[in-house]
Amino acid sequence: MNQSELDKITNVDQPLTYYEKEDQVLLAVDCIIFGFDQNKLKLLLVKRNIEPEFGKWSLIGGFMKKNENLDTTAARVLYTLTGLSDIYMEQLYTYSKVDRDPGQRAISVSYFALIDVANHQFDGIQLDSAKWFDLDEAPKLIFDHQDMVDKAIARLRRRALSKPIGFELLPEKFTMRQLQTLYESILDKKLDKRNFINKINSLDVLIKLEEKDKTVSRKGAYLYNFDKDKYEKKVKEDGFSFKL
Amino acid sequence: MNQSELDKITNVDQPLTYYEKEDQVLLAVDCIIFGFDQNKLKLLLVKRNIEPEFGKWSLIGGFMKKNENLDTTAARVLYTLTGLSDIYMEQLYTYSKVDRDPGQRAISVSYFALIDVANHQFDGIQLDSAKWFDLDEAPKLIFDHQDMVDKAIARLRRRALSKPIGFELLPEKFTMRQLQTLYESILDKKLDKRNFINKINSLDVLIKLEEKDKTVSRKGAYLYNFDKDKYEKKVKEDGFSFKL
DNA sequence: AATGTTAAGTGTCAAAAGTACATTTTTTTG
DNA sequence: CAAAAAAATGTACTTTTGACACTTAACATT
Repeated sequence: MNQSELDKITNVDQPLTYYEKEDQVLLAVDCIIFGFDQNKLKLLLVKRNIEPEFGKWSLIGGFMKKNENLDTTAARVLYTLTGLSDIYMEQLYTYSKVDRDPGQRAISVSYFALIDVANHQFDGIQLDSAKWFDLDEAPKLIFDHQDMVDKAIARLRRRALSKPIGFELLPEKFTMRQLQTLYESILDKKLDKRNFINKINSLDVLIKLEEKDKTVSRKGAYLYNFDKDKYEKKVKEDGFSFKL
Repeated sequence: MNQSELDKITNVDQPLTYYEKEDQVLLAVDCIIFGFDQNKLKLLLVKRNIEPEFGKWSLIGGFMKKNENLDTTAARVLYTLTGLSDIYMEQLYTYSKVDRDPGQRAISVSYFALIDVANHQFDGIQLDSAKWFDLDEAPKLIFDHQDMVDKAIARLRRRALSKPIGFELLPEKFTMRQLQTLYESILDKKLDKRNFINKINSLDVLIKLEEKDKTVSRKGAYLYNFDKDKYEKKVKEDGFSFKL
């Protein structure tokens, strides 16, 4: 925006009149829900049951109520659609183009959520209209939802490299191979097996279990837990940071 | 939030009623304005001229109007207070606690702005009530503004290490020493002079001028420009990324 | 019982990046 | 012309990253 454009919308002479007759708007939350299943990173989308854009694929979303804050709204929206609670969610960005929703002026705050698809029981609330898509096979989305998804992927990539959020997408017990495949899907590139394992082990935040997963190979692969307590202790005491 | 809390605020049985009788809210923008002057990183604050918290120190802010988007609002708010346009601004985070503003329910989106204090002419609009503060000498702020500032500093640090936004805080021509001092203030730690210069030079995005700055030393220090075109060309053609 | 199959598990070496560190140069001032 | 003050410059050491291939375990097949 240059100066003359600014001049048009600015009334420098008028005293500021905060709180009086200011415009109010609808505030929505849209959730980018990532899941990891069958060794692939997926996105949960719904078929819209309301105009405008009835029947089109969309992120799940809903409007913030007066007695809620945005985190609460995001949790409610997710719960209403999937029945899941206690899910990792993070606020991303606020979208405000004047005509972004042709139905009515609405601002939308995007949140991303990380779900371990395999181990969560979906009780199927409204799940008839929802579907998991591979990231590269997702349909065209309404409004600015594709921008939201793109930004969420970028954020997920950065976060996965600097915080142990990847574990939110895995079951409690997982193999090194699963962990590596997860990172490969998030980063969208192949990683070297030995280097990856060496790196992970050097971080020293996993617990190696006695138990093996034998569903994939005859030999079986050791299962691991993420040691959240140890991780948090290291962060607090040694200024440790998870860097992959 | 756990399941029972969610149950309270969720009406699973009711059909969704988007767009009908949804709550509307005031949407504000608050700006964290960073400046670099006298070899220090500074923050621009204002004394509030309105209730509640009249007379207290605050970020500059204002409400979004119906015909604006958030970026436009942020630019207007900055222009109204400082008379500056064409300033680097970036959306940060949206604050939504129910009681964050005791005056009225208001959601606020924070933006940070980077200003080269020395070279910008403030025409002083409302600047009687505004003041630059050293980061560590800033007064107590109203509402959740301190959270906003803390988050902005963290973001500025990350950005400064991965994007050439530091130059937004410097005059067009600057010395290596100024650039280093800027980074030292942003990162809040001393850097080694030779390593810093070697690093910057290896990025190969500065133009060394013939001209010297003699205001600081007898010998004088060469002035540099940031070569934005070269930087953008490198990003596009070589997938180059500015990493400090 | 021997052999085949499949994924799991493991270590070394070279290159690159990061970090620590001290002296000389230039120019003005006294 | 000596003193002062900041500018400019390069090397050696350490740490991190990245490339790379063979052995092991367990079951399945014959």
